[in-house]
Amino acid sequence: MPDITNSRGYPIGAMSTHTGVNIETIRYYERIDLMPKPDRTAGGNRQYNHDQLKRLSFIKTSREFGFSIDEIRDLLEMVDRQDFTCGEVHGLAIEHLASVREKIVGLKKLEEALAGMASKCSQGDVPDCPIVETLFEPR
Amino acid sequence: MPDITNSRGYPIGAMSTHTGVNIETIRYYERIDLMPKPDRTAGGNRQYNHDQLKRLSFIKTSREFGFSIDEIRDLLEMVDRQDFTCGEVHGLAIEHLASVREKIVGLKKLEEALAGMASKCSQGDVPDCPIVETLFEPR
DNA sequence: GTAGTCTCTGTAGTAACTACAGAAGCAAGG
DNA sequence: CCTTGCTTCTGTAGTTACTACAGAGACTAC
Repeated sequence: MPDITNSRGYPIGAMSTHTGVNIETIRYYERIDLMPKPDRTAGGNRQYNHDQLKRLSFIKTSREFGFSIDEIRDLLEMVDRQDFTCGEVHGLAIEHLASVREKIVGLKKLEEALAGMASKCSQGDVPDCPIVETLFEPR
Repeated sequence: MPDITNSRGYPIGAMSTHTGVNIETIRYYERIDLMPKPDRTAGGNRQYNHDQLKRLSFIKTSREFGFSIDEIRDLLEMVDRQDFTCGEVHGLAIEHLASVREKIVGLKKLEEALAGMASKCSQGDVPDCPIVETLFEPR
């Protein structure tokens, strides 16, 4: 007779190759309750279904968009309960976008300062460096 | 007779206010051997000298420039041994600058993607959101 | 002497994973 | 059926750069 318990499941390695999420990370997501506990084979290996694959894709994509685990948790909860509106999700995305823009501004300032500092340096053999001097100055 | 052992030292709180580095962080820097173990008062409180204040300023400024603790450790070792050249330091700074620029590029791509995603959203009351759909898609 | 502030040590928590060790499962070939 | 070799298992500890306590003792000013 056919094996009912074991058909149609993805082992963790397949989940990893399909989504690009590292195996250890998948188990980590389970530990922190971001991914549900999957079925197990008779021997105890994880067997995922297609919904779980989609969920992991969602997490991966969201992470690539720079959402934090907690933000993703919120999004997934809304999705799970089906109680979200487009406006709400938009709000979260815009908020996140603002923080990304802030980071860019900060890094650009940093870039300028670093470039300015480096340009003052003669790059010579002398142990007398304006960069080191800059770094020793307070503020 | 005057007190020799205890004169002219900064307690940790003064170090903190002078440099803007949090007290707990100063102790942390000592634990990881980025800052030297300072003298102590008879009662066991830390007493820093002016060189140590300058060193902490260096660390703070370098952190603000985005250098990692390990990079700062390298810089400080060179400074401590006086065996660095302007060219070497310049090299480290340029390397760091390159990584900052990479981060900026990555964040800009992210910004674009997020903005694109958000612009597709009607922001309406419907529980049918293109953002959520985007996030569920692989890649 | 005492009130109020500062500092002490040591440990544990944060974010988001990553990296083992040592054992056991599983699939294919002989 | 058995072996070979890859995959997966659990559990713990490490990473980065701090931050946050608790409970006790030091220091300063009145």
